[in-house]
Amino acid sequence: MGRPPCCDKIGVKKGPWTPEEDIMLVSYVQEHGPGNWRSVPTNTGLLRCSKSCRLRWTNYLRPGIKRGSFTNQEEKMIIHLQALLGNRWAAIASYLPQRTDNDIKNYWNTHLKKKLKKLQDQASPDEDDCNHHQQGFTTSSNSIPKGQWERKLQTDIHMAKRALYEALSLDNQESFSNEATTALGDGDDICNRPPHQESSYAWSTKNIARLLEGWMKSSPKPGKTKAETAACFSNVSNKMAATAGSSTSEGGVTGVATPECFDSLFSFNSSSSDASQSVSADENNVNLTPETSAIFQEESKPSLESSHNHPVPIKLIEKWLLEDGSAQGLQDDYLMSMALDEDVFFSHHLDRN
DNA sequence: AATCGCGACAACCGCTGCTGA
DNA sequence: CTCAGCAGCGGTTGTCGCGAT
Repeated sequence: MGRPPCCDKIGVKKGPWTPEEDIMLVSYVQEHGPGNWRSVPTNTGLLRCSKSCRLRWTNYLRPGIKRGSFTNQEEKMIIHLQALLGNRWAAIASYLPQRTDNDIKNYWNTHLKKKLKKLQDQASPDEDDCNHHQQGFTTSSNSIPKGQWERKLQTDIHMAKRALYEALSLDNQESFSNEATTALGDGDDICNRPPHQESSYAWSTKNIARLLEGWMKSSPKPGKTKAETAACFSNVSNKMAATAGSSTSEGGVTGVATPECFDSLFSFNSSSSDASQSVSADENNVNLTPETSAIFQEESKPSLESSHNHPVPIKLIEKWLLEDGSAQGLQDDYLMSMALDEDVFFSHHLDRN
């Protein structure tokens, strides 16, 4: 009988999203929460199909997304998890809360695949340290001694966890002042930073700020709306950059005199990330609606975020880390036992998602 | 300076699975 | 139980930027 298309192809815009569209979408999601994507185009006036809106949100606009280079630990995790789970990018992404499945997929296809192929070419099948990666990479094959790479996998995951934990502990003592170095476009530093320092707020705003700046440069288009929006963008970009780059004494960003058209965006970004940490909205001077707050608490992945604006979240992050550690311990156990019974591991992991 | 090739990434497409009527 | 509607997922494509020639 054939499914009808998800949207009317006629009059549906395709291609890259403009900052205006992003703002419309973000504003809408702020107000109504993510979900019910079908109604988003009609309610927002966006000439996009619902799918496109959802994708844009989940892959780009959603708070808590980390962009930029992948760290070595992330890389390792991806390689291991890909070996374990195959091309189940969503499942893999659930282990890297700040990365989207699309991001991981792209990174795999553009970087890791080649890297592993290179390693494969260099290494002889029996001795190379990374060989197990390749073995898993090809088909999750069982042709290698499972105990060997299973132990390696366990070690790597523990190392990643330990590094993260130590980084958090360290950062606790440093009052999160390093955020000052995370100015726009400093992707090269990313590998050298502990993951938690890339707060979702900063990244989210930086994403948009960068996008807006790019738009400002590339498309000074005529028209009243655009001109007005451009003024907003310019102002906001600066504020966003300042916020992302400033030290952490400010309790929030909603107090900043932002253009009206961005008030929601600002409050949304700061509050949603905080909301995901179950921090009182009043505490941070945010104006997220209870519904939206609840929605984001549910919607957000457990992420290491919003640590730079408030001392409380880091405790929560630690709590999450430690609590999840117990859960994570389960995961690790499963990772360990995976080689013995991949199905059990897999079903467990899927259940957790 | 111009052109070409390649890499990176955002976005699209089609399929699958879930859910509610 | 069936089916329509929807969200999510993975593969693929299109576009842009950058370096090499």
